[in-house]
Amino acid sequence: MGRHSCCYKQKLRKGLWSPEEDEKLLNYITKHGHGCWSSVPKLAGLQRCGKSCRLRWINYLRPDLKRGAFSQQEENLIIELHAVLGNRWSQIAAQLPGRTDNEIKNLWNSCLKKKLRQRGIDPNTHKPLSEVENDKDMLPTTAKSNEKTSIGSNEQNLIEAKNPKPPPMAAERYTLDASSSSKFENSSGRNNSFTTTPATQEFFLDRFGGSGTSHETSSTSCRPSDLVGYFSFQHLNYGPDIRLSVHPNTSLCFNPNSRSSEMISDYNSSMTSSMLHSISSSIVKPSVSLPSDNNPSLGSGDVNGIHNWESSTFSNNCSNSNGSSSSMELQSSSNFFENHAFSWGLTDHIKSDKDHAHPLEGDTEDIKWSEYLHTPFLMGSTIQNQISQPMCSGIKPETSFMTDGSSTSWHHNQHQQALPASDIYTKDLQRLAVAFGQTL
DNA sequence: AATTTCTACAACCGCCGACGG
DNA sequence: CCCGTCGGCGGTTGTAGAAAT
Repeated sequence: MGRHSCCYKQKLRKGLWSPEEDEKLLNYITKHGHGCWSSVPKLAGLQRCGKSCRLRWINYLRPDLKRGAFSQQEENLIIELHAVLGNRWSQIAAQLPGRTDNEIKNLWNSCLKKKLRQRGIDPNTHKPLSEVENDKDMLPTTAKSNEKTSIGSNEQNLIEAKNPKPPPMAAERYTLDASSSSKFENSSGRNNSFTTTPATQEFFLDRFGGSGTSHETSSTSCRPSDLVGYFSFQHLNYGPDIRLSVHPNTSLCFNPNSRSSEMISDYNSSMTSSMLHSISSSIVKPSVSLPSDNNPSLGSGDVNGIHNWESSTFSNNCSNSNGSSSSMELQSSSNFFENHAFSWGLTDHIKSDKDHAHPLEGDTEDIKWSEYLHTPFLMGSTIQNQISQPMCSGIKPETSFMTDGSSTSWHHNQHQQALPASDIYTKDLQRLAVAFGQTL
């Protein structure tokens, strides 16, 4: 234990980095790569420890970092992911290309927690504050642990998922004070309120070549149908502009607790309570759905004057303009996910994968999702029914999944929308929790 | 204008797991 | 198997600038 060895060395500078130091580090890494971080400061002529250099590079100097304020979409995504992942900042950051875990952590601590509290939501448990207080009264031990770490709170959410008591209605749990922040004026000038009936707006990922583009060979055998799923963002809860959920017939699975997540290609276990454990070792590649019409900013690329992340990378196949439901299709694997290293916290696996399985692929540092797209994701027909029933009892699995091997698509009817938003949200969170491999 | 408080952000610290000798 | 090193993560602290008094 104790301090890192490099920190024992004398004459090491601490504190803020000067522009000269930045330049030295930037020049060195640009020319040589970082290699062994412990040797970087010496070779770069810096009076810093390797850790400090690494941190400076990752959090500030990296060229692929996104600058500027977080968009509303990013904030909402962080909140959603935090509800599932807890304080696993690195995994949350992996979903936000160009953002660092430190940045997200700071945003959460300085801003998002406050916002949630203002909305009457406990930032640790993502439940109404009143309910959290009740929980404290009833389960003082658990409540204390929840206060300590949000992961514990999420585990509690999962306990609820496993032992479904009448779940707190999302409408209750996440009803926002419309007077404070719930109004969302989109770029078309239409004022959206989350109290409106949520129109599920889905964004489909055609993982396997709807556009017929070539795809890298998967490193393991996996049917195309195993590789598709999607998130849907609905106008609920935290804000009108984004919602993250997992389609009832799909799941995305990985084990954030594992540093060496293993792919499994077979999924025959039933989605009983044991599913929560068994699923943690599986990995599923989700696609992403984003709102489009009620939040046209996603298509326009700007939200409230802030450049919208990724929007430009979505293919412009926005199929709808009627204001009720729409979808955009991601045409190939070469866009959103790959371009932005969209990663569901699978970096460890990826890292090992990069070292061993994909030595000939590009040397990009940001392989993450892009690399994962080259690996199979457990998804689709083999598991969808198993997953959907126990976890989505309130949602009829009425979305059919069709694949012909060359293209894959979801055919989704609107029945799901008939469900109360609260049910959808609660189930969404449960599914997300499961999907993210939250083990109990 | 001076001082205090607040806020956002950068950086540090301690710990952990992986890895190699 | 042990030990040291390293990279990485999350919690915490430090600090500069903004806002409030």
